[in-house]
Amino acid sequence: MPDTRRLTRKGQATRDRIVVAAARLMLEQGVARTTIEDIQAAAGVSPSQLYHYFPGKDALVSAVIDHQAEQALDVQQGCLERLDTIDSLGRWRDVMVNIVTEMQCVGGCPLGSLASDLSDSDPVARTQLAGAFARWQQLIRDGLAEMQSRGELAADADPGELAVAMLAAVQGGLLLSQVNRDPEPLRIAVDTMIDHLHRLTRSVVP
Amino acid sequence: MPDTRRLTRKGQATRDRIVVAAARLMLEQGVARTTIEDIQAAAGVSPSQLYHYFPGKDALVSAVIDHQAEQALDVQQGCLERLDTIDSLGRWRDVMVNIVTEMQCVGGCPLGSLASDLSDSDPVARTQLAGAFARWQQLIRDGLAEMQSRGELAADADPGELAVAMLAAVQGGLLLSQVNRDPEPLRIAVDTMIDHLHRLTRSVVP
DNA sequence: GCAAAATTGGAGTATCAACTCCAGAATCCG
DNA sequence: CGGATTCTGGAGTTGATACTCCAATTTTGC
Repeated sequence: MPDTRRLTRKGQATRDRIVVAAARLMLEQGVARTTIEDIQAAAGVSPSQLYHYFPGKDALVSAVIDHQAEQALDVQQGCLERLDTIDSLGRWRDVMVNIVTEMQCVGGCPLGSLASDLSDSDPVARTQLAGAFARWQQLIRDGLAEMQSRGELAADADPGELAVAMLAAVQGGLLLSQVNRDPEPLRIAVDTMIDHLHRLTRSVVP
Repeated sequence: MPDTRRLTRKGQATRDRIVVAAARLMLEQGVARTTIEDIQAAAGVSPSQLYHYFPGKDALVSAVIDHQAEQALDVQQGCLERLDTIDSLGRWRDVMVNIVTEMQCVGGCPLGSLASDLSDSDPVARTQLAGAFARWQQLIRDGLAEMQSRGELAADADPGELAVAMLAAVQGGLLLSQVNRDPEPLRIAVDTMIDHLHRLTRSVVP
């Protein structure tokens, strides 16, 4: 298990290739069903290379969680940086719907799938995932609080609770889209929450 | 693979014991991580007994899906039979929150976990699960339509879409509760949707 | 350029999981 | 009861999977 700082450029590339391949396979077929051999083949590496960078499957899973959390939060941050109007929420929804459409509804949420898969079998992974979800939730909460501070959201609304509900809508919507192979449930779930925010706004402003 | 009709009372009991044990283990640790041996031990049966009733693991998984779908819909039906007022929705939320609290947030939704686990690795299971979710959704939709027909819900609301959003809130809430080991996210997600319905009602009735 | 360190290839092992087989015991039905 | 059928126990087989080992090669820092 080499120190991350002391990695050759080539070594870093190999390590990255392994993580990316593992992330894709684990998203598509679940963690337990993804074998080390699958990952080796997909990344084009030999067993010794994989075990050179990771002590075992658990460590690799941990790296995959970090990777997916970073990916997911980057996508969010791109949209949520200015997630402070109803319109920007609409664009955020479009981005997510487009992504699942392109994936043909395979895999669901990169973080949600891992969470469902690992929460009850790997306590360490569960904590790691809970942290990632907390950051995501905070991102949404901040945007809503921003909206509230400028009067676009009712003053008595609770941004924290609304952020939880919104994140739940995204996760539940993604699950239903995955099982139905149809992006509509995700769209409907998020749209309904946006509509809710909209009504919270309008019912106080007038 | 004996005909279900030609099962001795004892045989039926053994078969049931296997399905129940498999369902519990698969909920707690996922399908792939649950070995036939685990199930044998939990049900107190020998390999030959298990393979006497099921051709293989796939068939057992299928039986588990049916079992969990029946269980879940029964719970729903108990509450949703008269899910036609805002108050009854509150009681429904209480029932679900109580269940996850008792389970200490382990496993999440019996159907949702299976869906996330199997949707992308077992097409047959995916279809089976999609059917179960469709029935669940219909149950919710019927209650909302009933409310609408008696004016407790805005006439221009779409019970079909609201049912999808509500089911997504339940699934997403359960996932967040599972990963955080805290029933609150479920409660918040469902409460927010109930609040939404409430506002849809009030904003038109006055 | 050269030694030290990092990286790679591939053959090999130990374990475990799914599934099989068959003989013996219990149960049903007349 | 008694024969046919259903049910049960346990040892054994096959294949796959996570992981190891070590020698050969490339890269790095001076």
